[in-house]
Formats: sequence, C-alpha cells, structure tokens
Amino acid sequence: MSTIPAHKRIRDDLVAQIESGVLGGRERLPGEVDIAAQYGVTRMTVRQALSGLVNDGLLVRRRGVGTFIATNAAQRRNMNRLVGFTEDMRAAGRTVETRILAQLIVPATSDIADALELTVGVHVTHVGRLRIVDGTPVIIQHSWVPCELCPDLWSEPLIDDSLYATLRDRYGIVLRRADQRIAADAATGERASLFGVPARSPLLRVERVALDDRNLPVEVARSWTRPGYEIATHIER
Amino acid sequence: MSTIPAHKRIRDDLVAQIESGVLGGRERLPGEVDIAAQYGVTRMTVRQALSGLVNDGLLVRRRGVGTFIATNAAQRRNMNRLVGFTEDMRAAGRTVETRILAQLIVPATSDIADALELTVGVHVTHVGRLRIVDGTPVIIQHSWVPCELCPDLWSEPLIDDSLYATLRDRYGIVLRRADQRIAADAATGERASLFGVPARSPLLRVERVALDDRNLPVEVARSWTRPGYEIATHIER
DNA sequence: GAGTGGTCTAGACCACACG
DNA sequence: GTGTGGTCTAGACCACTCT
Repeated sequence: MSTIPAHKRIRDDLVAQIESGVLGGRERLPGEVDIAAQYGVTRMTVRQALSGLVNDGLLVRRRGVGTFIATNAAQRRNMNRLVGFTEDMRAAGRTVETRILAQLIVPATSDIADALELTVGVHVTHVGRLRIVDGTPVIIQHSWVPCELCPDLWSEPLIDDSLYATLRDRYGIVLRRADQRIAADAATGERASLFGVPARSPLLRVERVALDDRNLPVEVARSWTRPGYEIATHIER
Repeated sequence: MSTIPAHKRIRDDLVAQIESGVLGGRERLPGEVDIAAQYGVTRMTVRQALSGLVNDGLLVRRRGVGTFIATNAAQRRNMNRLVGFTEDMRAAGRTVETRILAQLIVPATSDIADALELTVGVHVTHVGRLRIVDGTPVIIQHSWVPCELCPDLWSEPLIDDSLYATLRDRYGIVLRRADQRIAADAATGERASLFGVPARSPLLRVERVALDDRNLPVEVARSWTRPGYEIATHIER
C-alpha cells in the first residue's frame, strides 16, 4: 500500500473540480492559508500543489490578489499534460472509434533504436492506429515500444483501444515526461486517403519520445493530424 | 533597487553553465545539499531553482541517484521558454536578418480585440516581420500590441529588431506566460513567395497570446514557419 | 549503510494590490 | 491596514538506488 502525497491529493481534487465544472470561469480560489487549514497541511505543501497547476496553465496566480481558475481551464485539460488521446477525447465527451492499422513485432530501425536507447534490430512492437472522432478520421498514430517492456502487446487487443491505458494496467508502466517535435507535412497519398482529404494537404506531424518515472524511454510515437485540428500549449515564465 | 531572489540566481547560473557548455552531456550535478551549502541557502531554495529547470526539460532528477543535465539540454534552450526569436537564434550562433513587412497603427479586429481583452476598434500597433536566418527566410511573424502600452512602437525602429527586447527595454514590459495554438496551413501565394517555396506548401502556424507579470494580455502573435522547420516542446508529469 | 531526491512542518519576513 | 502570493529558513522523516 503506497501513500499518496498530500500535494498530489490537493492537486487531483482541484483538477476534478475544474473538469466537473464545480470551479470555472475566472473564479477565485480560497487563499493558500485557507486551503492549508482545510487539508491540515502547511502552506508550502499547498503551494507545491498549486504550482503544478499554474505550470499546466489551469491556474493563474496574482500576487496581492489571489489565485484564479484560468479562462478556458476546462478546455485546456490537455495542454501540457501527458494524457493519451483516448482519455483526452472521452473526457471531452467525444465518441472515439479506432481502426488498427498495424500491431506487430518489428526490428528497430536506426531512428527508433536511437530514441529508445536500444541497438538497431532489437525487437519492438509497432502499433498503428487511425482514430475517428464523432465519425471524422482525425489522427494517424504510430507507436513503437520495446518488446522487453511489453512482451504480449503485439498479440493482445489494447485495453479500451488505448496504448497508455494498456501500458499502465497490463504492464505497470506510467509515463512521466515526453519530448516532442512538431512540424508541418504534406499528406502522402496513403494518409490523404485515410483522412479523405486531397493529397498534399497540410498535416501536423508530432514526434514524441515518452519516458517513464525512472526516465527510461518507453515509447516513440509519430502522428499526423487532419487539417484544421490544432495543438494547444502553455508556456510559463 | 530590486533584489534578485536566490533561487533565480541559482537557476540563471545553471542555465549559463549549460548554454556555455561548462555543463553538458548527461553530467551529474552536485547533490542538493552541496548546492545549498555552496550558495548559503536551504535545500528548499535549491529545489525551487532546480524544479523550474526540470520543468523546462533542461534537467532530469532521479531519486536515489542524482540530478543530471538532460541530453541535448543546450539545444533545448528554447523548448518551453518564452524567448523572442532574435534572442533564441543569436544565442544559437545564427545570423538573423529582419525585413519589416508592416509597422503601423490599426484598429483592433474582433479576434485581436478578443485575445487582448479590448473592445473592437481600439488602436493596436501591428508589427509584421520576415526573419531570415543564415540567408534563408524562415519565419513570418505578425504581432499586435495595444497602443496604450507602447505609444511610440509604430514610429520608432525596434531595438535590435526584437519586439520583446523593445517591449522590455523601452516600455518595461516583461512577458511571463503565453498560450499557443499550433496548426498546419497551406502556404498562400504571398507567403509562398516570401519563403521562395511552391504555393500550398505545408507551413506551421502558431498563434500566441502573451501575458505580462500582472497577467494582462500584451501581445497577440501569428506566425508561419518555413517547411522543414520544427518546434520542440517538453511535457513533464 | 550511505547518499540521493521526495515530502513536509512551523514558522518568518517581504512585495504587492486593494479598499 | 489587511490580505494576498513570493521567498526563505532549519530542520525532519521517508523512499529509493547503489555498492
């Protein structure tokens, strides 16, 4: 039985209240001393909890005034958080269908091996998916994960169509950090036809390396997003 | 006379050492207690400094092991930091030329007014620039700033071609946060010819609202980046 | 066992915004 | 002046990694 740190509990409570709409708009939170009293902790612990949310763009602090829910905080859920596509869309109330494009073991190419800190040719599981939101194909996702970490990933269906849920629930792997590179690509014929858009349409390409809590690289992902869809980010300080 | 907080000094020292190459690779930092002793502060203060850098993706912490410089930390300088294009490129040793496309006062359109929390038609200064790095046109940047904040911006040359340097040094405005939306666009004829690429080439479009330290919106920016260039981001937790 | 980072306490003083 | 967040101290105990 592991104990959940107090600051994490406070943070999760606030996120839940923001996502459920209990807190919204530009509402003011109680002062840090009040929250501290409410949870029976020190102000420093409260600040630790709030800082994470400020960093994610969910809260805004103003010295001498107070701490406020950021405008559109509920819609910014995904901004700087490492959340799988499924969880994110479902939380937003969307219907997500998934078409599996690939699910098999392949030898790591040099770029994949490089990102995962493996040697070329080591076995990795390749999962390719087309995600369809409310009937519209929105994103093509290809992921590569070392077979060593998830031996049966290639042969068993994903839990809830979600790779991240599968890694977490079946293999105990929790992702903590990711580095991403974002660029614009012209749609190849194949990708254009998956999306049902003209060839050479502009697509967002995201390449991601995700690491677990021991900073071991777990997943390399490469995705293309349908024209018209956006990525939101938040920069603090 | 303003005093610089200790954690900021520690952070800036480390950033300088990383950027100058004194610290690099996956080098280990001294332990938190050692750094604390070195600066004559508490461990909590050191942790405050380090946390910011971990969040920016420059450092990696491993419990029971130590704190390390992230791989490619020097190249990730810009990842999650609110830095102007000029500063960023110059720090990377690139030559930046700037062609001014527009510098004038215009009435705020509804989308600009919305983002800046003004009423439609209020005067804003529009600055449009084409940035040329090592001879290649790389980014088209359009910014809108309320005239109230910077009355002479339209008529005076920018300091060092940098809008952010001008806002800081001439008007005392320091940017603290930004929300960005990233998408892929097909190049219009005009933008294609500025870049010297075929029409309908895929471009990265970034729309940004930047806020100052009092959380007042200062700048709306809309930029397009030449095909082949990327944006890097880091997600923590 | 020794050393590291993760969490937390119980205070303190300061800078700032607002009435 | 009052209340807010910003910074900081001087400890403490814990979980984890490595040897």
